[in-house]
Amino acid sequence: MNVAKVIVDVPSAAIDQTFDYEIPERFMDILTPGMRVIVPFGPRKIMGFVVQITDQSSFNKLKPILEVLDLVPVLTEELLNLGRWLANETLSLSINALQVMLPQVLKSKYKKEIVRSTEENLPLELEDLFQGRDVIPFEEFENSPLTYNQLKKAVDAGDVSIDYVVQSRITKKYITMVAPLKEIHLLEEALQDLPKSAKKQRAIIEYFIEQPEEISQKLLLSKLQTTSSTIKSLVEKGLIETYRKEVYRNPYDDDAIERTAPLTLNAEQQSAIEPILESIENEKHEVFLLHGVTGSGKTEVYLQAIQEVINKGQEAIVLVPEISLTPQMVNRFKSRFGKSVAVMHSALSAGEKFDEWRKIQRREVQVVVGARSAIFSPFENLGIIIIDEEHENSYKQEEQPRYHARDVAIERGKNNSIPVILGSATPTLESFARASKGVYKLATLKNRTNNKPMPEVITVDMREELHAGNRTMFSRLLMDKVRDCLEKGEQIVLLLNRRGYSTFIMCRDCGHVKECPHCDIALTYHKNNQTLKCHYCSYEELVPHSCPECSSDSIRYFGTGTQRVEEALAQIIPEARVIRMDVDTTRKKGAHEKLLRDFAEKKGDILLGTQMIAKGLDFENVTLVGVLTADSMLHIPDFRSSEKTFQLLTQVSGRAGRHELTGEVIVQTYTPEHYSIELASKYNFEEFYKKEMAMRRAFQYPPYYYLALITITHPNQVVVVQSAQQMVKQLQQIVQPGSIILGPTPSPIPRIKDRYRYQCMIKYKHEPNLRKNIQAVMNYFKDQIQKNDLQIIVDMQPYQMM
DNA sequence: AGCACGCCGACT
DNA sequence: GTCGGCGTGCTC
Repeated sequence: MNVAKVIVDVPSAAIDQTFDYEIPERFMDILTPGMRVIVPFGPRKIMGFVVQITDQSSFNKLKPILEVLDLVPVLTEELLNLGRWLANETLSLSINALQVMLPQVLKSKYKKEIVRSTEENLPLELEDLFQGRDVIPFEEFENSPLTYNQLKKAVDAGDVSIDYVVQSRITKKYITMVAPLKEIHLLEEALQDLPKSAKKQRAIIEYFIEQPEEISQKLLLSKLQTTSSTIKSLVEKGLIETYRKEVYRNPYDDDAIERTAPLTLNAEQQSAIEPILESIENEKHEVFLLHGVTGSGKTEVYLQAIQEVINKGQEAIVLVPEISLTPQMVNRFKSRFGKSVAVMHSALSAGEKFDEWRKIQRREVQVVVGARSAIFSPFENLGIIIIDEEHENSYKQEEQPRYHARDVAIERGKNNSIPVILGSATPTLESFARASKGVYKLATLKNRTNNKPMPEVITVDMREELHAGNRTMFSRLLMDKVRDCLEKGEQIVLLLNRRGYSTFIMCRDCGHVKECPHCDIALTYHKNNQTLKCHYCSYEELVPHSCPECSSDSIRYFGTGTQRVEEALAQIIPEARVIRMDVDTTRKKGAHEKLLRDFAEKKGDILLGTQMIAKGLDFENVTLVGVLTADSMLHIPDFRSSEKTFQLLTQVSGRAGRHELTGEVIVQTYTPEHYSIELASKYNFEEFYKKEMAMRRAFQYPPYYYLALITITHPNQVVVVQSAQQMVKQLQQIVQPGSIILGPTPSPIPRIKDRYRYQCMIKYKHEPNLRKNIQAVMNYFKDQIQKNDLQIIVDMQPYQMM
């Protein structure tokens, strides 16, 4: 058992396999699968994951593992298997599948250094480079006038060597602790021996005689008004000791949160939770779709199911969309389960994320509330997985490995024989279809816990407004209602449902829009430093004073849309205080929370924003919700556009009248007859589901067909087109007769980072060997990928057609 | 990916 | 000769 099979940290298809290494004697006892190691790989040293330990290898000469980075495996056995499944399922590299399960700080960084290995004098130029140091970064050589040959000579002569260093970035936080080393009576004796002049030393010993427990050095010093030199002399006398103790950064002040007791469930909630509890009890894997209107108390069902799991000594994962991972949401879990909760989301610093992750790894918590990647929490005794707002597209990762957290949850659910709960007021058609077929168990919560009806939705036909001579973006009805609200001192949420939320500049004379020179996309205008930036590459330039095309100096700045609405509002109702939330105003860390807090504290009358204000917000004083352009999303070329519109309208309507006050919703649209708008205004999910399913069937989209999107990129457009055509030809040979292949067509953004992009789509119902076959096709392009810089990206079940 | 090696043309 | 540029093949 001295051979380790290792997945090395080299993200390349050619390296996507295990490599065998010898386990040196000194690591034999401690090395376990799931640990990270440093191994020699060609001339370098790199990090790798041990995935298996065996006693034989088909290679006769193995290199030894150089270092073991972990004492406890960072990946459990279950996660290692899950990684294999994930790589296979999403057609991604094993190394990517494993890395995605860990916090960023556990990723290794690599450095190349030149090490002096002789005391003898080096050639003058080299001495110049070292400047008395023994080790220098390799880049210093590259920036020097020295040639590779000169370096090579020195290496060959054994004067210097090149070292490849793996830097692990673990950032544990420590504090220094002080504790007595001797029994109390010995301390008392020592106190006698201390000279009278050593006042401070005596004070410390006296302190420990009173309280012989460890204390942080910082606290002790401030209590006794002394310095670390006093402690040092006592340490030297062997009376006390100091040591570093690891502490966690705590982004949430747990102690400040008031605990809550379980609420009594109403009849609906009760009948929803019963089968879930049964499934927990019987350790049976089942998927539950909890379809509950906004305010129907889904969270309380989650909380009580989790309580049951904790009582059984098991653990729970709760996924929530990034955007709704607000303090409001987190507090609900913290206040029920206190310190047993870890929180994982992108607003935490890398160090904080690592700390939360380690709490899970060390079984110090039983519950994780987090965004997408929390699905990989290294629990070993999972009892339930909950995905709230199941329909949110933030659960789909848009980079390798392109996984959907829902699929991973169900896979972990199967592996652990535990229930998975998908909750939503507006489930995806995929999930609802499965629930209708009995694949998932459906539980429905039709009533709000406060027994208030959902707010009334009034649709306003903006075409009629236009006919009546109202050219503003606000209907007369909406303005009347807004004024009403303001008079009563109630608050308003205005949603601008618009894509392309970023700002750009355009020439007023010739209409020229400044695009990125490397990508086919408009540059984004950043006001603070007067620059234009590209969102897809790092390109940046100063805002031009005149149009580069026609030299006109009248350049128009297109605001976020919300900005323009804000200006228009200020003209019509100058007395209203508007809080604007969009990409611009929330770019800074914590800005999101601050704006919401301001609104909650009634520092604003109107909360104006994009998509981001539609979710999870709960303000008791909001009685009016206005949707300015309900149909803007309907016209984008995405087969889910109706579904997304329906979801958004339903979600945002739920923001009004959640408490005592009755709410109202005004939806402005140019197509009031569109079924997604009409049915959303009646909260009629079932009917919407039927209509939309008919559309999906007619146009051969999910859930009737599965999709696989293959994107091909290359710096040369001709090469891309040719390869994409070849790709389609290849695919046609591997798919079943009923499957459809579309394309090749240019991608929605036809060029990113100087690479042209073409795509093709496979629509299929039953392709048991699709992954294997696509893999084979990729293999056909192997040479072009390796030698000709061709890139092929596969996205199984894509959400964005980019 | 990222490295070494080897071949080649260009240049002190 | 010496330097650097690029294509090729390999990493247990």
